[in-house]
Amino acid sequence: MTLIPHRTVASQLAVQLRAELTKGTWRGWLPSERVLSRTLQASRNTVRAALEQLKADSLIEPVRGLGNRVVGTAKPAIVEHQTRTVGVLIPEPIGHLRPLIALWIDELKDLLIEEGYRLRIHEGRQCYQTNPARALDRLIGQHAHSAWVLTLSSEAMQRWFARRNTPCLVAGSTYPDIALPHYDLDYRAICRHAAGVLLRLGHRRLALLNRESRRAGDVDSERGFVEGVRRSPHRDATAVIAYHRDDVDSVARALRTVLDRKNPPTALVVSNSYAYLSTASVLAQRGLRVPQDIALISRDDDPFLASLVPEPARYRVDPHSFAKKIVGSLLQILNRSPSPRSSAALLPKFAAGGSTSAPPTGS
Amino acid sequence: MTLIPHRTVASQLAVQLRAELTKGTWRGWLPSERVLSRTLQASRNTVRAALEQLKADSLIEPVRGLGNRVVGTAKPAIVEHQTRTVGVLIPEPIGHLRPLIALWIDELKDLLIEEGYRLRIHEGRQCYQTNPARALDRLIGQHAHSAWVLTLSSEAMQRWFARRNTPCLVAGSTYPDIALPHYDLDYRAICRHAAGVLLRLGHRRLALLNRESRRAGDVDSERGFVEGVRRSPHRDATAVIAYHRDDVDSVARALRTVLDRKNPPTALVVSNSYAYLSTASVLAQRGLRVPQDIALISRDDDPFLASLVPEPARYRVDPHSFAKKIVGSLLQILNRSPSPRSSAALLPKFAAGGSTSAPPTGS
DNA sequence: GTTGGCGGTTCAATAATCGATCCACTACCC
DNA sequence: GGGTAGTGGATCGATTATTGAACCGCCAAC
Repeated sequence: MTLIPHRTVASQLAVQLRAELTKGTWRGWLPSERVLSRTLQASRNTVRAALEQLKADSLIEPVRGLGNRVVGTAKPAIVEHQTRTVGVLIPEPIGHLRPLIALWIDELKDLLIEEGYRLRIHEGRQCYQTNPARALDRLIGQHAHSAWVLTLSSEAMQRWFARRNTPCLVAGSTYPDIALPHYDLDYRAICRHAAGVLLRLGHRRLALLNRESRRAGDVDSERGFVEGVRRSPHRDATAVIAYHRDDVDSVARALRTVLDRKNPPTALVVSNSYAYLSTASVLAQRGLRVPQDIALISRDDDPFLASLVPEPARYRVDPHSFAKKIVGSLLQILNRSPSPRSSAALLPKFAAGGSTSAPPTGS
Repeated sequence: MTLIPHRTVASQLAVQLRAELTKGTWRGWLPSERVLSRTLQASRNTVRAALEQLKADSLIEPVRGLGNRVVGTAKPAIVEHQTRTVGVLIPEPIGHLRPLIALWIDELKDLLIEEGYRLRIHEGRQCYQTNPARALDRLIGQHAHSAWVLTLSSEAMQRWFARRNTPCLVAGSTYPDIALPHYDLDYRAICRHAAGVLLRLGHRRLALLNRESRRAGDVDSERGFVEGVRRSPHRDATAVIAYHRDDVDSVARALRTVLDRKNPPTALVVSNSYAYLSTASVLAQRGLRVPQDIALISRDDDPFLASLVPEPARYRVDPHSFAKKIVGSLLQILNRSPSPRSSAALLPKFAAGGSTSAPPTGS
């Protein structure tokens, strides 16, 4: 039968993959070779050697540029729900996400293991583009998780999941008319509060640095910020909003356009802690001091902010409690509890730092 | 999932032999190694590696000139079924550790789960104090892990573990006369290289910001840095070293003492990415620009450094490959593999950033 | 004593595996 | 239509596991 040596890693993988195939784990397409090599803990070369054996058995058919198609026995097996895994969707490698996000995902992993679930992390850039249907179809088809957790999700993604009945939880805010269970910080309240803090200190020209392709949380932030300024008793207060993408240059550019205005703002709210770093260092390059020349507030928290001088005023979040809330909502979904309305918002505590003070006199 | 610890042939054979032993196939003596090698279709060396594992579990006892005696039919199921957990010791809540450390611990957790182990994180501040014996006694007594991973470990901790025979792996450097398996970056080479880079750029007055209560890696760093300056062809080059603790104020103080010297350095090597943040922001407060007025190099890497302007020159590490190395050494310890020499050092790649340039003229 | 079988050790050659980097192709976004 | 990002296909050198074959000292039996 097998002329191939039985003890090589490649052959072991082939056996394993054959089992998964007959079990019907993957329908349509196999995960990409690069993903398999990660999940199976083997190099792509070895995975390819294993796939070669499956190909010889006509179980799969590789298609250039597309993937490995499952060709054999399409078992109409009823869904195996015993998988007991949960998928979490992230847009970037976890190392590039903000540490706080990595932390609560980590906690989530631990908590789910206690509950008997494994958390699988899927880095799917394609799923975050304007039309993610195909990528999502493929991803969800390839991985039969009991539920999905969406982080940093786009509107299109949320709509896709809302249409299908795939069990999912949005770790973040949902867009207005999308009825998905979700859990997030209350960014609207946060930014309204931030505007209030700055106005009370005497600032009148405020600015918000926000993400360009805006997620629901960013939209909420902007609304809250504008509300905070509009509804203040100070009729002369103005709010400017500048948009940036996720790269450093883009943040620097957005910041410069704001600073180069005729009447530059004396206080900034930055919606992202990485952007806060970029902002602070660009200000330093321009010779502007925080908070004497300009006040800063960070909407997001992250541990590294504590190492800055002066320490940024920000809204602090405990990743542990956040993860616990998430896992609570998730278990409701997994157990199909009667109440599908597991949505809530958390209002974190404001930590005043040295990065805010009264505006410079004469401004 | 994967029942085989380390997909090597030797480990597969060990599993097979263990099964035969519990089945009672052989009473008294095992077949000779040469016979086994023939029947199992593996070389004698490989068979011997498998037998080594059985010996470590006290299932067999080799006798020179006679053979391998079956010694204890004590159900290995119990041995195998023992907790199967690994403890990792950290000094602070994981959220306060640097993101890169959290990342590789996270990867380590995943890799170990794949191998059938659970990783338990123990935050033991007491274990990092000058006399950790009591705290360690208690901790190790309370948790019967198969092995321990020590991060950011102190000399006293290492000595304690070296005295006891608790299986442990130092994720970091060991102190000179301590013989524990360890894995770390080669800080000595890193700092020697950093000094060389700055000297080549034309700097002559260099400084290193280092931790006050120095871990082995910090000691190595200092040695490498001094070496790099001493052994340079530039006789007029000088190296200053300033010490700080982990808090922001302490870093700021150390930095100020260096800057207030009669001939302040024109280039700084900072040994910690949090300290880099503090340093950069204190320099900004004093109106010093990077790199025009002072050049900076970060010894440690962390993802958030990429958001700074200018981007810090630093030594980049991939948390995934670091975790893989750690788990490799760890499995050697866990399986009691024949090679106890699992010590190595990794030399990360230098990423030149915008934070270095030639010194200001006339300095 | 001599002999032959045993485990213990070393060694170089071979094979498997890894990691990294190309390529050509497809699909999709802009 | 061009750019980008993902796919399988292919190749490279470096590393590692495995092999096969020596040699050693030890043991018991002839």
